[in-house]
Amino acid sequence: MSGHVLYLGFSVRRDQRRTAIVRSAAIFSLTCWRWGRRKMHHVSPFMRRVAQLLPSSGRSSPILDSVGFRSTCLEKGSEILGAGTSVRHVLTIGHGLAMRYRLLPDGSRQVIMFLTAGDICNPHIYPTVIDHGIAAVTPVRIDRFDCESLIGLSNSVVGLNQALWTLAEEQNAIMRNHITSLGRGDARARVIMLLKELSLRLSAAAGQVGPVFIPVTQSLLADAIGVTHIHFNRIIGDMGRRGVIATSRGGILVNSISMLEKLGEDLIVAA
Amino acid sequence: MSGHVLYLGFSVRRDQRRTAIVRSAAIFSLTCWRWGRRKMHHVSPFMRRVAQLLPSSGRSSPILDSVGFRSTCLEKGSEILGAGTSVRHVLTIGHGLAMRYRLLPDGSRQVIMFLTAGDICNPHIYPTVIDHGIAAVTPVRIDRFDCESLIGLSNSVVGLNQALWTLAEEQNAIMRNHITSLGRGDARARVIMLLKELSLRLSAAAGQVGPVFIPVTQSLLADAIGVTHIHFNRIIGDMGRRGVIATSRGGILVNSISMLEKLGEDLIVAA
DNA sequence: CGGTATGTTGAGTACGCTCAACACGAGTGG
DNA sequence: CCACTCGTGTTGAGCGTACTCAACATACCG
Repeated sequence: MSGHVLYLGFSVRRDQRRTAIVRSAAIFSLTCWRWGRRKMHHVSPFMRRVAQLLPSSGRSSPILDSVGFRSTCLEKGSEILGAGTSVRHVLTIGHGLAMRYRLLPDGSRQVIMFLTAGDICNPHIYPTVIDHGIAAVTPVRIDRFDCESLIGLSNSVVGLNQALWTLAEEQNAIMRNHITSLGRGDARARVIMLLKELSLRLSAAAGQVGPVFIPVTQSLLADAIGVTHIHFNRIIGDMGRRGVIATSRGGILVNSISMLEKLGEDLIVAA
Repeated sequence: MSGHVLYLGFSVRRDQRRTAIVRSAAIFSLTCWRWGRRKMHHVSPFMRRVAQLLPSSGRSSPILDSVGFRSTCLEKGSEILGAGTSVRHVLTIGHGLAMRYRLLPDGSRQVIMFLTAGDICNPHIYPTVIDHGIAAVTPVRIDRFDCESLIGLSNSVVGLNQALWTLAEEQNAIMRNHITSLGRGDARARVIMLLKELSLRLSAAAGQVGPVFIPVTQSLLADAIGVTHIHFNRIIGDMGRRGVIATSRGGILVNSISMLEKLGEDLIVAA
């Protein structure tokens, strides 16, 4: 499965051995990994979310569904968009979990935000260069649209442009939350906020209730909130003992979001 | 000047006395503070920046300049947009310095980002509600446009929509830098990054070279990078002794941006 | 001239980092 | 099949940065 693999970055763990975290993936040449039983032309989660924001709310717009896109499946760890890459396509998450991140000169990594199904990878639908990388956290399906098609559509379909702005604003809100979490709040508060945000987004995407599994390694989560994976582990170890979450290899299971929220409120009261 | 003043928030200083930081301002009723010698209908910095991003680059577009807007001047500390406010106008910074911020339940404050002349306060040109406050850091002139006018214009003027997206992406890039700065890097690195970013933006706006004065109190700057104003003071005290900056009441003078950058690089090497 | 907003300095404390090891599962190749 | 490696999770001990509390100094404003 992994023939010629390019090592682009290294994780923060200085366990004397450095570990590759991002593999370059020939995104345009990979054949599509099996995807359920659906053939082609399933509806992209991105378009579904856009349609919900249109004035003719609720019902899916046949015009939007007719827009062509190509799905590509990537294994965990592959690079979706590299920093400095100029893009001529609009990449959206079809399935799975990805992240925006930056690699620093000292070798450490900052996860800027996580992207779930329906999120757009580009900053907008126009061709640009981005200043950060995007990589697959889990196996990911990318739904790739054509810039020109979307631009044309945004000029003709009423409300589409506004819908796109609203979607972008959702990501901005997440970033603002992230800044607030990093700036104020100690490590425990950051962990709680991150887990809460992720579990809410994941459960909303899946349309489920009850326990949510977050398929992200502790190292990655720690890199998002700016603590060491060691300290992160200690914190969630404590939370696990209280039954709020359960740890397992490769992810964290959030038993109850409401308990998580209660824990966060208790933190504020204690302070 | 301050008759009935509404206290909306408190600074972080727990000097036993809490200090009001944000005063509500009747933005729509204030008469315009004197603004140089220009009468009315100067060109808004916002429109100037938009025009530079248009395909017909360089020259100012007469169509854009003809768009009507109203300027309002606010004193330092006044609230420009409150959290949860629904906006029917597009507010842009005409002159001065503002900030996006959040107040937390424990009374502390996180400055999300600073806004300089030409920056847009709204997330986009469509009516929305915002999840954070915007307040004037220095005396500020607000150039207020009509949502409808801009929306109409973005449909007719080619490239305008893309220009707006590009502008928004600039702010996003700043936020990503902020996240990276907060997540990685110790207090000193954060101070250097913040000062560098602000001085670069301010000097670019003024079109000057040489020393840049950042008219922001240490408490505010500290609230931006998530350190106490005490620790912030110690750090810039050290930097002042090295001649990189000079402190004065109500602001910081950055003597040389290149020295600042050098200091930042030395930090990385040392680590 | 007080009152308020800022800036500055000192001392003690604690949270989170560093270094160091070990445990364990999954994948790989002999 | 087992040995081996790599990624990941987990735990312990010591240390340093940044916080807290407390004071004082200075500038601005009515």
